[in-house]
Amino acid sequence: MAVTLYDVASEAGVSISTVSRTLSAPERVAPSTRARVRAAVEMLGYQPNRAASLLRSGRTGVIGMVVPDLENPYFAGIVKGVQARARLAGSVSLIVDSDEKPQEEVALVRLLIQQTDGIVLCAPRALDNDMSLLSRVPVVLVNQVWRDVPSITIDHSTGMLRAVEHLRALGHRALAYVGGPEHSRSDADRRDGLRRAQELYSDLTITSLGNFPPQVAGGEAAADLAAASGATGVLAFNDLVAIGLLRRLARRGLRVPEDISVVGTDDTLVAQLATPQLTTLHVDLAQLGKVAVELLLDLIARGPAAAPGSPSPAIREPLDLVVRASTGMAPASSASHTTS
Amino acid sequence: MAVTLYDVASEAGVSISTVSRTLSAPERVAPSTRARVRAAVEMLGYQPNRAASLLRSGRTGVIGMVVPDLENPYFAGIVKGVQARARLAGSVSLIVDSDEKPQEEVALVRLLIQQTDGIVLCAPRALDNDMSLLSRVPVVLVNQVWRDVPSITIDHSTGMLRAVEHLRALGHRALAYVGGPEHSRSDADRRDGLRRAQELYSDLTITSLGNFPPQVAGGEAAADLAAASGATGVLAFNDLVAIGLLRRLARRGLRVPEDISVVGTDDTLVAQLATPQLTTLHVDLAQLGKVAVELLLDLIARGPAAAPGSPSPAIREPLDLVVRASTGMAPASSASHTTS
DNA sequence: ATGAAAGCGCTAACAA
DNA sequence: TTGTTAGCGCTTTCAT
Repeated sequence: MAVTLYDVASEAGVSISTVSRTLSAPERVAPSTRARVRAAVEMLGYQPNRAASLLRSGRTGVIGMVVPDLENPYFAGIVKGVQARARLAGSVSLIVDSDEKPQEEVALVRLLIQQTDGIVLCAPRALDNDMSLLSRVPVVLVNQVWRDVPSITIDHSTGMLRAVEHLRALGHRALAYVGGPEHSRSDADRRDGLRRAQELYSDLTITSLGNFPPQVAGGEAAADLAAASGATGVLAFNDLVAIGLLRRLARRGLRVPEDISVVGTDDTLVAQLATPQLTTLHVDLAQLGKVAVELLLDLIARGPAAAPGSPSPAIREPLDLVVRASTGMAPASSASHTTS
Repeated sequence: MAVTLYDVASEAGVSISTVSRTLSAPERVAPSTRARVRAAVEMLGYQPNRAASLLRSGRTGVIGMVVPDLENPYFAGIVKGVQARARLAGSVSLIVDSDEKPQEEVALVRLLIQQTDGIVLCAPRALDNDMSLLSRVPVVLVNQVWRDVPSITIDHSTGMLRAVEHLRALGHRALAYVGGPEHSRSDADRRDGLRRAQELYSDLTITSLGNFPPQVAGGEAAADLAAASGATGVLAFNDLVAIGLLRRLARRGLRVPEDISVVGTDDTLVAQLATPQLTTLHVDLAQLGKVAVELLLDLIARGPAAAPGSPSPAIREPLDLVVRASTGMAPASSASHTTS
C-alpha cells in the first residue's frame, strides 16, 4: 500500500541501507548515488514510516505536552511558546488536555512518552501517586516542582509581594486573597508571598480565602466572601477569577476601584478586556514555554542515563506588576468597612 | 529496559500470543489463564509499546487534530469538544497548532496521519496545493469544504442574515461588514449571507470591508473604515474583531450602541467580558468538535476503502443570535451620518 | 484454548 | 562507499 524503503531502493537500484543513509546522513553517501536515491524518493513520494523508525531507534522528533485545560488562555499562551521553540528545533509538539483531571495526567504522560522524545508537563495536580514515573523519563515540569525533576516555575511569591506593596502604597490595610485549586503549586507559592508580605508589613491584615476553581465562576463564588472579610483590596488567583470578582462585585453595587481594588494574575488577553481593565501581574507565557522546551531538549540530549549527580535545573521566571484601572486609593473609611 | 510481552509471558508461564490475546480479546482465553496473565501484567507494570503495535496493526487509538491557532478561544472551544468525544470513544486526541501557516497544515497532516487513526482538520487555509492527500486518508474538515471530504461547517450565511435582520429591526439601514482572512471559507459564507440579506431587503446599504486579521488588532484597524462608511451597524468577522472595533470606536469618542451598533460572531468567552457586552452569534463549539469526531470515527470504521459512491456527509450547524448590549436603536439622524 | 512463527518498516552494527 | 543482516515489540494467521 504505502511506499517503503524497499520500493525506493529497487527504484534507485541500491540497497535499503543506502536509502536510509541518504535520508539521515547524506554526507556518507556518494553524491551520484545520493542524487539517484533522492530522485526515486521524489518520484515515488516516499514518506518514512514513523512507527517503524520509532520502534527501531527510539527517537521521534516529537515533543509532548500535557496541560490541564487548553481553553484557559493562560495555558494556551504557554503552549504557543512550546510549539514555537519546538519547531525551531525541528520537532513538532503534540498537545493534550487532561481536562483538569489528575488521574488523566499520569495516564497521558504514560501514553505520550511512547510516541515522543520527552514531555513538558504543565501545572500537574497529581503528585504523589504514580509520579515516580517522572524520574525515569525525560520530563520538564512547568509551574510545579517534584523531587529533582527539572522545572520552570513562576516566582508568584515575589509577584504577590509586589502586588501587596502596590495596594499598601494606595492605603489599603485589609487585604484578601482568593485562592486557586487545592494542590496547585503556584497557589502555595502565592500564599508564601502573602506570608512574606505579612512579615514585612505588620500593619496589614491579610485574609486567605479557601480553594476556588480558577475560572470566572470561582471569582463570582468568592466575591461575597471577599467583601464580607472587610478587605478593600483583593488579590485573585488569576485574571479569570479577578473578572469573576469584578462581575459579582458590580452586581452587588460595589464600585471598583472606588470601594474595592482588585488585582489579577497572569495578564492574559482578558485582563485588558475587563471593565475596568485589570491591574495584574504579567508573565511572559511564551518565554515560559520556550525555556521549558530548552530544558527538555537538554535533558534528552544528555541521554536516558542522566547523571544523578548533576543538579536538575529549577528555573524561576519573574513576574511584573502592570497597573491598570482596577486598583485605586483605599476608601477613606477603610477602617470601619467591616463585616456587616 | 521496558517490560515487554515476553517478560509477562514468561512470568505467567504462557506464550506471548496468549498475553496479547488476554489484552485485546479476553473472551478468547480461559478464565484461569486470563487471571494469571492479568496478575503478571499487574505485577510487572507492563505497558504495551504503541509503536510496535501500530507498526503491526495499523491502529493507534489516537485521533489527530490540526488547528490554526490554539490561543484563539474559538478553536480552543472546538478542541475541547473533540477531546471530550474522543475520550468517550477510548481514544486520545493529539492537537497541533499550525500557527496560521498554510504550509504547516499540510505538513502536519502528513506527520500526524502516521501516528493517528484519522484527523480533524480545523479551518484549513491551504487548499489547492497538496490537499489531494486528504482524499486518501481519514480526514474530517471543520469550517471548510473540499471536494467530497466529510465536513462540518457552521451556517454563517444564515447567521449573518439573522444579525442583519436584527439590526434592520432596530432601524439601521446602512451596515458594514468587517471581513476576515482571505481564504477563509467562513468569511465567504458570511458574505454570502450578506448577499442574501441584500436581496431580501433592498432598503439596506451593506458595505463589505477588506480582509482583516481575525484578532483584536484587526478590529482596531477596521474601525475607522467602518465609521467612515457611514454605517450605523457593524458586523464583525468574530468576537475579537468586534472587541477591536469597540475599543477603537470608544477612543474616537463614538458611543456603542448609541452612535454605532456592533455585532460579533462566535459568542466566545470574551463576548461577555467586553464593554458593552457583545451582541453576537452563538455557536456550540463543543458540539462542533463532537460531531467532527463522530464523523471521523465513522469514516475510520468504514475502512480505508470507503465506498466512493456513498455521499460524504456535509453537516451544517446553526448559529443563534444572542442579544446583549452592543446593539441598539439606530441614531435618529442616521441618514445624514455620512463620510467626512 | 493455546502456541509457533512470520513479518510490519526501519536502523545500525558489521562486512565487504 | 555500499550491502547484508539482525532484530525493535507486537499482532495475527495457522497449527496443534
